[in-house]
Amino acid sequence: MAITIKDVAKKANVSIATVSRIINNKPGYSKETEIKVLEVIKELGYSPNSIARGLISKRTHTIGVLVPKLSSMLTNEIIRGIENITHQYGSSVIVCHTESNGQKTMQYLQLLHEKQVDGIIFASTSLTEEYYQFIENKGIPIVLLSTKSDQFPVPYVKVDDEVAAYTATEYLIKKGHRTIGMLSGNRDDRIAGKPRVDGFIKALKNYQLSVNEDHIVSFHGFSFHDGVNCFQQLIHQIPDVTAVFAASDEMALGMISAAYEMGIKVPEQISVIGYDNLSIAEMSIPPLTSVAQPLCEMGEAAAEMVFEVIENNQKVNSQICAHHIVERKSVRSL
Amino acid sequence: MAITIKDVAKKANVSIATVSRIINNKPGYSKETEIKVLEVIKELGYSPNSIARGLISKRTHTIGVLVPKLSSMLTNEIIRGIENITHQYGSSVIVCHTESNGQKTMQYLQLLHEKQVDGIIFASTSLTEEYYQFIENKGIPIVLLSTKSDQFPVPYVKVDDEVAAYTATEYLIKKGHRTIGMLSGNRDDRIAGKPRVDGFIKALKNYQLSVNEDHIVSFHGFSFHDGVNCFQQLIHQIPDVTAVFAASDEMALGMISAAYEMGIKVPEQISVIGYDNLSIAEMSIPPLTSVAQPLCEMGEAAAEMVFEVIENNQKVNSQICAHHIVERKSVRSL
DNA sequence: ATCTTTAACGTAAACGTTTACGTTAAATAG
DNA sequence: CTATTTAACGTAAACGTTTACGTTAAAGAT
Repeated sequence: MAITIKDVAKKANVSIATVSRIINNKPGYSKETEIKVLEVIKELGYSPNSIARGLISKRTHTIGVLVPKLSSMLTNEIIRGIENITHQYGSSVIVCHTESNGQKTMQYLQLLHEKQVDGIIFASTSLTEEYYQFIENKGIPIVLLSTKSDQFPVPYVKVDDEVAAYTATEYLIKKGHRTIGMLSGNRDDRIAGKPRVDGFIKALKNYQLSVNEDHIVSFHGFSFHDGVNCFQQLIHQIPDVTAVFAASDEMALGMISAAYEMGIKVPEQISVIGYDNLSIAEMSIPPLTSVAQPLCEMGEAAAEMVFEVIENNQKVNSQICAHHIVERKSVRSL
Repeated sequence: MAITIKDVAKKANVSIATVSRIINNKPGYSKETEIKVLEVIKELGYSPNSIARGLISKRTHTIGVLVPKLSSMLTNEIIRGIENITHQYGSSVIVCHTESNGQKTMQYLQLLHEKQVDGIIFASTSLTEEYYQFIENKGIPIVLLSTKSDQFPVPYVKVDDEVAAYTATEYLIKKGHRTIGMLSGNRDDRIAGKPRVDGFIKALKNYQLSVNEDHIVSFHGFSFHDGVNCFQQLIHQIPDVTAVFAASDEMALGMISAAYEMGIKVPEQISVIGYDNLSIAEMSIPPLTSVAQPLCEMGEAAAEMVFEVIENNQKVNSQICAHHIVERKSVRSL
């Protein structure tokens, strides 16, 4: 059925070893047999079976990416970056949407191991002891993306969320705002929750502005609907708020919609800065000012890192990526 | 290093054949050796190497998905559907972003073949002769998603874009609109371009409304920016337009933004219906009425179909999926 | 008591490669 | 002209499985 190296060898009147040497250009054959064999290969349309190759080389040229339930735009950017580099290295990626489900995550880890992936990129999820032990035990190279571990020595690439939140809040302060609220999403989230709240509080305290629990409203998630709900609560708790920092662009959009419904003008009456700089940020009315993570570049960096440890088998340093604020029109100066 | 079936066999004092039989539960062993072996497996943390398995079974339990450069939200939904089913079948998916680049597409096809994927889902791209010949030649099961081929007998799942466009236009007409424009994106696009224009024209003609080239403005793509550009041109060509059909939600959002800039109220002064029903449709101001494709379900259907042909090795029927209009607030009745 | 069946294994080939090692003949050295 | 090197191969083992086939001993049939 499928054409194997044997077929090529037979038709070219050489041994399979010679064919192998030629397609891998290792020394050991004459120019004329080379062209002969290459001719046969073209003629038969032969291409090597990477499964068989993988069995002996112990490299599958495949890496696994685990992503939780995130905004599709976020994951897409990250994966695009990863795929860019992966493709450059002649490898491909198996994407696993864990849906933030621990059981599913373990299933996928098991599957990736059985498929003998060369490495794993673990995105935006806390690395539990169970995950770590498994991966460590199997000896699979791994790098964390948009998350990090305090307990385990695993390299990561992420932005400093606390600092980014601080910057965003400071931006509002420097625009003259004094009563600032935050839509924090899920505060228990160890990545997008707590650090951003901490940065927010730190900024306000540093500028001697008042901040208490009324200024921060949280909910289950970071979605559009969470944004409208949280904003309704916020405006009720501190009616004189003039600016808000939303922990995600989707929440920011939710807030803008809610404000619109309530007849509150953005940015005339209330300003808002988002987080993520998704493509929708520029599509909103008004266009949304947002703190941007270099998602695609981060994906690329993470991929570079796994390949670094795969190919050179050496430890690699973590990376803190720079964030920046993309100014659009949702914040006005007082 | 890694634990193989041999290690298990040795430690359990049985042959590798017996271990193999047990993990695949084929008959030929006693209850007691079974528990013994299972014990050893647990103790060593053994799990079978699917590469070795694949070599002999000719199944890799992997399918490849080729997607072009699309709105991230579109691809995400599609892939989510595909992954749902794939995971159910104990398989995984290799996602290949072709960036709508023919050369890259061929590279990926080659790669997928070398990796011996069990099947391929080919999304939203015209199946060229080159692609088809390759896949046909290698004998890889394939199904088309959101596209179809007139020349080649390849099963597909898609919505009927022309009918959907007709429905959308008819919707506007039934709301009382008489001067209707279209933002068509790239008219040469065989999937999202021509059929939607055709449906648009057909609806207008059917209702004896005027339609000529001025009513349709096209551009390179289907993006937000294309939407603003096209709308500016449209309003210039037919200033008395009261409703527009946009070939994508992103274009519709672009149009809304452009209208906002020009001081034209949506839907008070001009109505708009989009296409795709992305998550952003409900986030816009006003929330966007849009024609919805059941993207996730389509992904699932396509996946079911490949597995059907993979496992039962039989021909499978194409599927036309139902679209529907999601009414929100961007269209008003006249 | 002998023959046949069958349960419970083990042996070895096969899957499609890569690669260490062996072999041959020609080329080079002396 | 003989000895040594080397280019150009071929042979066969190995990677980790599955599976067809062979073997053994116990159970059942006669």
